[in-house]
Amino acid sequence: MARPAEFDRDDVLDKAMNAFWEQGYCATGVAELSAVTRLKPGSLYGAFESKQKLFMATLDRYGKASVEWLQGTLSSAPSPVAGIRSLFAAVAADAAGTAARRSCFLVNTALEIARHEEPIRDLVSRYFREIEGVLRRTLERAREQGEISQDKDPGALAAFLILNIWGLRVLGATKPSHEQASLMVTQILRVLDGKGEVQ
Amino acid sequence: MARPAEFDRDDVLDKAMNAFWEQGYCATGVAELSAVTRLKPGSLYGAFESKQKLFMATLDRYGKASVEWLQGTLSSAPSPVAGIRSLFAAVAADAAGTAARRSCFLVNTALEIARHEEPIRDLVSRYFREIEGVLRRTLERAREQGEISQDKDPGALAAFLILNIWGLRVLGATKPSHEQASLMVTQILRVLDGKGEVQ
DNA sequence: GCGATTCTTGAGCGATTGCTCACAAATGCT
DNA sequence: AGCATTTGTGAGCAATCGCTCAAGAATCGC
Repeated sequence: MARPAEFDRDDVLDKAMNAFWEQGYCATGVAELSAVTRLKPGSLYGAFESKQKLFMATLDRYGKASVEWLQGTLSSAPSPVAGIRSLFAAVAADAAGTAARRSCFLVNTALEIARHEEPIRDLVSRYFREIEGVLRRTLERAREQGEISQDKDPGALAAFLILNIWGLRVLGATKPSHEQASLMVTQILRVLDGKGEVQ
Repeated sequence: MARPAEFDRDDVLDKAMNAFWEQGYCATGVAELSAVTRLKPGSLYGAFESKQKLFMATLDRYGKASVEWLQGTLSSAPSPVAGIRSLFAAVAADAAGTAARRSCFLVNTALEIARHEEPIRDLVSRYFREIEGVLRRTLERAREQGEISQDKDPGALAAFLILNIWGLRVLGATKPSHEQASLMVTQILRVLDGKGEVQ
């Protein structure tokens, strides 16, 4: 009953997400969102209630995709630690990439608006926790398989790793060289080596 | 010759800095800057040329103050490593603070606009490098005094430490508990312990 | 005191902000 | 076909955006 929408919701979300990701929440106006999505303001506000709701929908989609990408990267690796190594290699490559220096949409949002908008902070925190959980379970598997020392704490290690991913995202905003970024990763991942007296 | 300005430049910069720091560059309008500084737009634009120039002046002031605070904290400590420990304790306390969750002005700026505005990125990078340099020299002193193992690399360690400070700043945006933040610090600073096979 | 110079003030510039709404178009149900 | 319902359209809302400028006020050297 009634006229069906002509646009694909996920397609619109992807386009809006790119704009928000690239420029931030404040700097992206409704006029631009209307342009990139090819939806007039009226349609945009009919489908999503407000600029903030639209933003949260794109952020949610980004978070989902990030977790899926992470799980894919980890599960397609030959071993848990190998997966974590390729995850950090990817983050380092992204940080030093000459292409769009967009960093991570979740981290950008954490510092731009999550500090003031509680619902957005909750969304960001939820996905951070999810990612940390995936890392923790991967480290638990690594320990079970004897890939890391038995006396290491997967929970503490996971928290440490995500903290360093955040750090790499900030590093990425400063136009680091490829060497700089990958040197950092080498250093970070040393916590996985050796006996657990460290970590 | 001529009428002297009635305002104190540093005082105005401090007030504008607080506004930018609290809310970000985009979210802070000229009207609000005019209100907090008690300078009419005309005076504001007479003294600082544009919103962006004013912003950069506040950021520069913040950077200077940060480096000075860092040097004060490190030099007033009983030893180099003790200084670094109290630095991280302060960052952790700030990240978990119930007060104004403003994070670090430099980090906020790095992710909000430094990605797109080259002069701002350069300014941010300069202060990041300065802070890293202070950390490196402190670690060199620590090594000379035998406070950390001889086979540790002060340069690599300093880069690692500032990366983790950035990580703590992002953590701060997610409303972490005091335990969570100080647990992270305990973990980070383990890299200072033991022989240098790790780091 | 006087002219020169600079600062402060208040109004207001055109453009853009997020958002709304009446209206036309397109569909499903009967 | 006719009706109810929903979508897309385009104009435009009040408010704010960053910014400018003429005019008045205050200080200087002389």
